[in-house]
Amino acid sequence: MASSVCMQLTRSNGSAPAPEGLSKKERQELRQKEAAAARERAQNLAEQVASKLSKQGLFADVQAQNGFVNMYFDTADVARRLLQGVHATAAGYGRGAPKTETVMVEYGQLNTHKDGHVGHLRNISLGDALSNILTHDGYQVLKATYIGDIGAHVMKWLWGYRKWHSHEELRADDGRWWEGIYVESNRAIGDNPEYEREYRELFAAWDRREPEVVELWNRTRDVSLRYLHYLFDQLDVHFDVWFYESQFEDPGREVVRELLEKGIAEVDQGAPVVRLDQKLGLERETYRTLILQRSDGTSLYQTKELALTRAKFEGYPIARALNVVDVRQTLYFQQVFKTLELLGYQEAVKSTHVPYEYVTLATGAMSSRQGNVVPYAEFAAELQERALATVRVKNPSMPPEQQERVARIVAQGAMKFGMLDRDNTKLLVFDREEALDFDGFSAPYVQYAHARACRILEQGPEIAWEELRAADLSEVETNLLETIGGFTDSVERASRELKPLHVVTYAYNLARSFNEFYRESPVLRSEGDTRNLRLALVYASRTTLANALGLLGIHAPEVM
RNA sequence: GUUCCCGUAGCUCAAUCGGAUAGAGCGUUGGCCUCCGGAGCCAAAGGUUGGGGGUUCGAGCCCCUCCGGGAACGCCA
Repeated sequence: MASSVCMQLTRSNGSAPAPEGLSKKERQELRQKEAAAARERAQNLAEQVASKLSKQGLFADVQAQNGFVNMYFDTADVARRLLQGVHATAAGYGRGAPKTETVMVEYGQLNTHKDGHVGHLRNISLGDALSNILTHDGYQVLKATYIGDIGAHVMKWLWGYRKWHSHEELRADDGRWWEGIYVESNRAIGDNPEYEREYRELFAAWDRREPEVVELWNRTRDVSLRYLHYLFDQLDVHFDVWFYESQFEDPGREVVRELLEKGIAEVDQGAPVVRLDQKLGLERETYRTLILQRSDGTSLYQTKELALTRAKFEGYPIARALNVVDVRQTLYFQQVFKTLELLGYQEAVKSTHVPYEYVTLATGAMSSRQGNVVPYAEFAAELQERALATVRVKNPSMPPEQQERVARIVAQGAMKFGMLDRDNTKLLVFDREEALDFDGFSAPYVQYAHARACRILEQGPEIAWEELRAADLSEVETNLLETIGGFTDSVERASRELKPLHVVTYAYNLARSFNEFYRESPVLRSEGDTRNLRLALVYASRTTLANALGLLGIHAPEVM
């Protein structure tokens, strides 16, 4: 910080306006001269600051380098306090100051009557990690999901089921069965006007709440929901709040009525719409027009979203609501929030869309309508198989049940890590081989460092926490210590920027620092203060690795 | 047509408020198990940060422009 002050101070000194009439080359030379002079003045100032600071004795060392002032703390003192701090807080290490606000994070918006696929996986991994990170940073967090249990896809499914599959038993453990019927129906309806008409009729019957249709919907929905619960359980993702689209059809219509009454919405070609740009008096097209309902009166996704956005704030004491939804819905969310604002619901401003780029295949975008998705279950099974094979090679003497357990932890970790290891703004082209790679920048790498640390602590003596002495730390040890100390900042940044990636790279860097230390600094074969200190470093590493992985929704195995 | 996102090593990606010599993984080449578990460690090679202007003491990051890729934009979710 002090360094940038030095650089800025140099500005107010020498820079007289450049004389007129110089050639480009002359101007460039002049600039270079001035820049060099500025660097010199900065270094000069840095030296003066360094010399003053070093006399105060607050720091172990102060140096002026390249116009920056570098201040060094007393390593032994910092090390002792940091390590004792990690020990004292343990699972709470890295926590931010408690905050009063409650944040609701909505993610994992799966549909009933369909399967989950790897595209959903990125959403779920992101939302869950984000929730954990916000919690660790000190917020109260409500994890919420919003299940698509109604709408066109459900009606198409019901139509196809009734037509061709009604004799089959409903399957709570097989997402592909549900997906299959949907894809089949969707295709059939698209190809055949007669089917299309039947499907429309079914949709209308649903809207009239005809008992037979409601019963069929209820029955199939229940079983499909059991499957979704199973899916989330597999991922160790658990929600505090479950919203369902079907709950918001009527409240949605209510909002539409209100919008029409207040003259915010108008009817165009039979459908109620909000001409947002016009209402807001915007010259350039920005929010465009939001259609509120189909012209046949059936509700659209946005009909329900309007009501849901309100319901969150009316039903829960939250200060903010985050919607983790892929980037293609950006305009849509802006429209919904603006519409509510026009209605006078100020809460709309506290709703935030957290966009991320979606998962695509090398061959193009995934779409369940076209049936070219990588089903979650298939991918998970493949990972599990690969992980199990590896565990058997690495740990042949381990009991089979434990091998299975470890493989599950490794496979799930690799899966989530792979979904979180790039910025939200980056498209993820799904690559099987890459996803199945357990080396390098991956969850197993971090998990392995954790398992190594556990092994040492298991075999070593108790740590004498009151007698930590950290004299003569090596470069690798100092580096490890600094990395451990940076955890809180990394959590805070991830929370502030809503980017779990920061915790991912942190976890990896910590594992790397630990592995370097592991190679260079024998723990169990050292003695006295050195061993005690190294044990404390191992303890702090293990704790922090486990905490960081935990925030990502990834288990930290003690053996693997 | 309007708007948004991406472009960094052969490939996949990092880089804190604009800050010091742009870092990792994979792949390639060469090393390290009598030693806490080799899913590991060390080293080498690999860069005009898509091109060109500009702002700044300082730009991968900000502004303008061009090129390339992707997306959204009235009855899908």
